[in-house]
Amino acid sequence: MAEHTTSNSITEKEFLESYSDAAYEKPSVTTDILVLGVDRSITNLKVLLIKRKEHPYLGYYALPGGFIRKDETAYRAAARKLYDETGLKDVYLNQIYTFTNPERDPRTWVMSIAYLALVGDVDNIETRGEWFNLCIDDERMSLFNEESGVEIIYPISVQNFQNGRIEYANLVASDDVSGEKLAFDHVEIIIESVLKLRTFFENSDMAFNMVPETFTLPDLQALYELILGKKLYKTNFRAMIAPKVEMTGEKIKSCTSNKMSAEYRYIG
Amino acid sequence: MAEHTTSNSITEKEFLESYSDAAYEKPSVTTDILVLGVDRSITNLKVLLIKRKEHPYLGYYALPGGFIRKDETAYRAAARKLYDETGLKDVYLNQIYTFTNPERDPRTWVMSIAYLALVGDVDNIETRGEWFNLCIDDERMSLFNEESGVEIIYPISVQNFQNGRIEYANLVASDDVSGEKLAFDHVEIIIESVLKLRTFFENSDMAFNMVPETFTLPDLQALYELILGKKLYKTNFRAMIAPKVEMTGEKIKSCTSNKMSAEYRYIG
DNA sequence: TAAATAGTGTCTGTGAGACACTATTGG
DNA sequence: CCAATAGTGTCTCACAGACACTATTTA
Repeated sequence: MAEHTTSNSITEKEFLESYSDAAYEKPSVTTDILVLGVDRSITNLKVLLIKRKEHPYLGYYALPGGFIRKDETAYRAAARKLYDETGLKDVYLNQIYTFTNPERDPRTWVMSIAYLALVGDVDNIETRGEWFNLCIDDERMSLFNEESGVEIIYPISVQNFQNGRIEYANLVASDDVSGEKLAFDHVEIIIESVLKLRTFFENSDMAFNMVPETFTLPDLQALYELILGKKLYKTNFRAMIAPKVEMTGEKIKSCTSNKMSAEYRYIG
Repeated sequence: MAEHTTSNSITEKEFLESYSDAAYEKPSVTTDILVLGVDRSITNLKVLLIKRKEHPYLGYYALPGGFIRKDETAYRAAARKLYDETGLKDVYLNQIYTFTNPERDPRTWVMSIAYLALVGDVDNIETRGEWFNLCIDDERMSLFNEESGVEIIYPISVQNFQNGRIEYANLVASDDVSGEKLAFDHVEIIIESVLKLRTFFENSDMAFNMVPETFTLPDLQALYELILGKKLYKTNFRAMIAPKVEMTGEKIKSCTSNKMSAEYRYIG
């Protein structure tokens, strides 16, 4: 590494030509992608998991993801792995956090750059992988697959930590789980990402990545309520949304009920 | 990598014992730390830069930082390098973003996990490295060292990009700089970090990492105004701050003026 | 036609923004 | 004593929270 280069009398060009990093141990770096969607009736948050077919964690459920190549950014790698492993493309994709605990992979030293992907109605998208209903509250994180009945539950506790002069609270999943588990530290990635999503969701236009091109306001409100985990008042919600949408003039059926409702589209 | 392991008839233990990642090319991973402080009179934001003594970018100014070791987290590495290179310890330190452009280091494939560190009055702290005044607006990012007179200026432009269905605006520094430059992509790290700081600052208690144990409200307000880049109304500011502080009963001199003012302390 | 949901009008409380005023301090 | 800054009182306005009501749709 540069720190150990003592001869400064060579030019940068000469330095680069003679540079070798072979002597230094390096980590593998992967991306893991949390894909969040909703069901047809916008009553459940859905997470896309893949059952691992290889060691380590053979047979465990894991987030899609994989190793980053030398010629691509982490973002590109996330998009590529997402497409390769699930078939999804052209979706909202954003870096969340980089997990670097040296013990997080039993094989060797592996870091993971976590990404969040947002999609809409999962019954309308063709993907490989299995969709799990996700619930997170202060006491537990639960994943449930309706077809297979597989259920993964982690108890959650609040942990305080100090950073500089300030104390922060963090939700931490306990590894003391009796039933099915997730691979690696993917519980942490899910929890971190969903908390971050909740923080930003209200003051961003993220929601429009999770509804079709046109949608009804009752549906959009149901989406907000699902992700924020609280009821919203219709009038206030509509006032907040108004400047971001326009009516198409048509009426379509809501997903959340069976009634006709005005159709809207996003106008940035 | 796991994807290429086809034999699932072995146990995980056997797999791990036989696992070798030597065949796969791996990136080096560093941390870079943006250390932000203020001057005595709370009129300038200060950034700690180090003049590089090695190739590449020999003689260029760079953020403190360095390679992550196999036995530590990125956070630990950031804290260690910060101490080794500047002497700073026990400061607020938080992960900001991971930069992964394969071209960002001329030597080879190097990713960087960027951290933000907050300190207080830089004239009161003993550090190695040089403190630069930082200004960021929509048109430029400028760094200026008062002692040496060194000035580093990058023009900034707004770039729009699409993520999913939503369009976002990003501040991007142009590399078209005549004078002194920063090493690597450290301009980007500075811009990203400061924008992130501004976003969170108002709704967090971060500010209390940048004032002494006890402080005056005029000083605290000056800090908020400096970082947010706008004037605040005294009454409203004090109402916002009130639940987070308590008076000590003493009176001390403000840094921002020469007048006596009530002394407060942070109470979480 | 009744139950349920879509959609609108409007009251209220909170808090940021704004300004004016008094009190204290340093030169 | 005067200029500057510390500190307080209070008005306004925007907006989220809350509730009540009408209109439409489905069963």
